[in-house]
Amino acid sequence: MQQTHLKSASSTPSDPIQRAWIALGRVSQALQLHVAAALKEAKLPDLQWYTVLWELERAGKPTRPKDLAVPLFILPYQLSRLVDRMEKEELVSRIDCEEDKRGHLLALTAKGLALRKQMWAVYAPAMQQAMRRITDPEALKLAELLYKLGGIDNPHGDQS
Amino acid sequence: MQQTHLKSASSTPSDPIQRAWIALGRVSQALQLHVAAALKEAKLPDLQWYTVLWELERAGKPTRPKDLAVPLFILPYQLSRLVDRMEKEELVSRIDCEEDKRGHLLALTAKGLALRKQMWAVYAPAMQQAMRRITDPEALKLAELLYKLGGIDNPHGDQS
DNA sequence: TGCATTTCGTTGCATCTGCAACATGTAGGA
DNA sequence: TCCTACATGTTGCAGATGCAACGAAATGCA
Repeated sequence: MQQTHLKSASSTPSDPIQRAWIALGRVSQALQLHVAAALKEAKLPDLQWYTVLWELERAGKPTRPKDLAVPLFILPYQLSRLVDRMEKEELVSRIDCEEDKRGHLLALTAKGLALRKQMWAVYAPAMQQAMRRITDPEALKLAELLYKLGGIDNPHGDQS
Repeated sequence: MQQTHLKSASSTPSDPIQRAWIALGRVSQALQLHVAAALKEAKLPDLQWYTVLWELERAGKPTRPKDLAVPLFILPYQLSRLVDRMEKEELVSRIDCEEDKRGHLLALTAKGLALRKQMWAVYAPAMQQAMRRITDPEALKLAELLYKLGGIDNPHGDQS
């Protein structure tokens, strides 16, 4: 039994870890669905479209696809097709890139900017409602634990 | 700070809420990808297949699709096609249901049971690695906050 | 009983996705 | 220069997905 103890102890997550894993999966899925449903209900596009529009707006200037793919956590070919669809709706446009003729720059159109704002008007209250069960201090604690879990630098990381 | 002045207070989530929302999305996505990659690397199926197999194993007896769809958080037509694929691999089988001739029961096959175990051998260490940055007490705190956020009864909910 | 309503699960179709292969351009030497 | 290696982004194809419409059985009720 000796060896078995060691082995299973090192390959099976502890109960608290498993509980947290399951909670993370279930809750994040449920909240994502809640917000996604609100957007669909308002006949607006996906959250992914929002993040592209927002990232471009935040950049404040035309941006290379490769520089967008990283923060968005998506693969190049996924972004390529996402941009195809968004360009068809004139939310974004591909413009030539002088420095590197292989690629191009993605520019936000006026229509894209307007849609981003329109989406936020639905997104914000939906997020608020999804998060209604926790208080602000709890939210801070949660964000702190999550960032630690993810090994991500906590933006605005207070003190601690 | 009382009413916090109307408009923005009621329609825009507070900063802590937004921070928690973003952290939740990013971290859960990253961890899911980590585990999904480990399974793919081992040429094993998706996590969704695992959850179906596990749910059937846990039930201990053939189960109606509708009773599976709820805990799995998926729509009937999604489950229908998922079962199509799994049945093709002989992991699960549809058997007649005497009480209700519309539906049927989903039964776990020996092959399905074996695969579930084989997947756990990869899933468990991948989960452990994904969660390596937090301690057990932190994991408990995290699970508690998440369940509160989700409004879900905390399974094994300690005290509090 | 007869008939409308609801529930359970599936399916046709259009769209979306993942993957590997691809075209095109850049960078670094010999 | 030429040649190889690499980076950037797109695409053909097979498979997966969402949605609305569907068939069939169960339920409710006049």
